[in-house]
Amino acid sequence: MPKPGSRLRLVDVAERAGVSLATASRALAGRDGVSEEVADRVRRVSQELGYVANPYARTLAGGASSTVGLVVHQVDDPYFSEIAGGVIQVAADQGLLVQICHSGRDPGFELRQIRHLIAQRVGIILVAGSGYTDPRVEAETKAELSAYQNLGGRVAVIGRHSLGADAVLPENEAGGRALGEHLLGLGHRRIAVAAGTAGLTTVTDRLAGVASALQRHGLDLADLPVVHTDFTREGGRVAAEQILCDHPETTAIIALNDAMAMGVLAVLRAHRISVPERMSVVGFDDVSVAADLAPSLTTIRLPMTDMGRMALALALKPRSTRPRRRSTGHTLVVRDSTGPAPA
Amino acid sequence: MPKPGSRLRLVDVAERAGVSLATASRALAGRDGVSEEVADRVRRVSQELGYVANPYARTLAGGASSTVGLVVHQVDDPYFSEIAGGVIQVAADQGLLVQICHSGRDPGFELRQIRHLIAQRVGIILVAGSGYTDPRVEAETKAELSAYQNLGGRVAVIGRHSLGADAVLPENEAGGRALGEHLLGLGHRRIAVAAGTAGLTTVTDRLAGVASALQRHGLDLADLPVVHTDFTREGGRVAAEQILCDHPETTAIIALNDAMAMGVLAVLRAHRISVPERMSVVGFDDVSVAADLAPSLTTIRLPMTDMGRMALALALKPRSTRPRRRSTGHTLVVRDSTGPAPA
DNA sequence: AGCGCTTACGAAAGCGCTTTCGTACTCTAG
DNA sequence: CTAGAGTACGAAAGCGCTTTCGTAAGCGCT
Repeated sequence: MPKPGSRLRLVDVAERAGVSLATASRALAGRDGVSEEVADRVRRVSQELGYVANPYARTLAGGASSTVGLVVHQVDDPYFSEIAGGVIQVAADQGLLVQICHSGRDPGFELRQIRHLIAQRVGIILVAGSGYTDPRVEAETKAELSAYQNLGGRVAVIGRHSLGADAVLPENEAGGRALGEHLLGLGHRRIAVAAGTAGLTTVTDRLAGVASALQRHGLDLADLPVVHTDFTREGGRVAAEQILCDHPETTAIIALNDAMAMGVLAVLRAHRISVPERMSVVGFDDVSVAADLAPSLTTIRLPMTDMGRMALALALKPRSTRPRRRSTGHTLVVRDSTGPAPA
Repeated sequence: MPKPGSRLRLVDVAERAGVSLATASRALAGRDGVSEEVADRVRRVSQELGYVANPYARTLAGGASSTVGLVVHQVDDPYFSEIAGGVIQVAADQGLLVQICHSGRDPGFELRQIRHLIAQRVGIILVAGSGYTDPRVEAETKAELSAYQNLGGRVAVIGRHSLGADAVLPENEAGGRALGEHLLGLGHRRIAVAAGTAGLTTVTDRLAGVASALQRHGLDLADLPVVHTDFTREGGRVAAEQILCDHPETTAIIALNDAMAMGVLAVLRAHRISVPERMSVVGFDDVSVAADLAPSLTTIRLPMTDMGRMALALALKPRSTRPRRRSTGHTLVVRDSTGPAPA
């Protein structure tokens, strides 16, 4: 709350440049109605003085709100912090502010966060993280975002389909299929899945991919143990314990994200089950530590940082009539946590 | 940039409550000069209507700016994202917005970010991450922050001493000492240090702790290999390669943060050097993955999330005459990456 | 009854910007 | 040489809020 007197205002710049407030504003905004010569002078003076517009005044006066709200499930999860990194990069380039909110994978809380952002008049809202399979939950969020968009707000989502907004879509199903194929190709048949929280579309989609790979080999996902626990490291631990206990014959575990895979690996280590000799493990996302685990983790690489960048880039374009969709691409990264099925 | 007409304004609330704009403002701000009865009525009406103040207008009008700027070296580094998590938690409780900036460990860029935040009129600035040993660099930043504080801005820093602001100080030296003692206690004498970028106070402090432990055992840090590389996983790799090459007799490597330790472990694994049998490794910070590495990492635990919380809490208190300091505490967490020195 | 003093409230002045509207000036056409 | 169109700019009206200032009412006191 620095005091007024001391700060540089647009009037000061205008005065120094010998033009009116209005002209200065136009010059800096790049609007026309100002001669190149004058505009140049204003810009130079503003540079020299180190003028930075007061975003509050600017927004209040009806200019575009220069802040983007980013809703993530959890900032201190590498998946999301890498996405946030991408968003912040682009935002910095554009002179935008990024405001980050946790949702804690609680749909109700997420909705509250979104409402809050809207009330705060942010100009852009980015929602990252899996959607919910419960249509009622999604409908409410969608309605809120649609109203916001109709009022001129811009929205882009990462990893959710049904929100009526531009979307960056990780190839969850294709990735799941690739993981399935990889393990089946290695001869694994007794495969278990450490799946994240039931009710998340990401989980559903990745699972569908796995199922389709199985099908091509004449297997059915329904016959395999699929354990739904939290989409976190701890969830991975719980799932692994349960799999080991109920299905000791398992030779490969598919964790539906890297966090869970880390939990799975920890449990296997504790049980002195060697990976990949006795058990193969795969993850999903390729967070940056995945390569440094021991054994290093076979996983599906998603370009998280790029996804963040893409999402903001989408939101910065003018709205199109129908929501745009960008697929992310994915790569199977084979490392040391997978090997041939034990004989 | 939702259009004006549609949004609920304070006037609307005031009208509905049958009071003037001024009274409504006072009532909601909890200022006195309003009877309890009227204040209550206004609050109730505002609740019913779901009124949320426009922060831009509020800030512009001279109210406290409700956003806190957080400057970190790198968002997608777990150390910082955990700190950010703590800050965001407290901020959410207080109805504050958090605005995150990368500095990329570039002091010049960091200074620019800080200037930007000040120009943006944020009410609180939090700077996380090591300071720089070069006094000129720090002086400039300090001057900027002091001016900001004199204008009424609040500042708190995490892990830097010399910025003339309230500070949360991780026990870098004590932690370094604890690591040194631990390894010396295990019989290690040929110890190497994978140190972060020279010029970071965090590196200097942790190193000093190690040195003091060595001294108590009659050793001198100057006689040991200390390799300065980036304070990242990649830096850890480079340092480890160099240590293995130049000092193959080494039995323990101290990495000055967990990221570096991960790089070190990766290299050791690649060289098939068993940890901890042939080489012990320690890290610093205890980021959440440290426990899940293989071998799990012996390290110093710092309560990052709490540190974020504490920093914001400090900044929320009224400024005291002299900067406050809070130490964080630290714990040596012994895991599987350290063992007795090979005979 | 008159004086000051406090309390509860309203009117109105900004905060720093964008934008509309109006004005002076230049240019081309008739 | 002037009418009409176009261009470059300034004056001023807000945006929605906080806060200062002014005023009317209520209180106790002499």
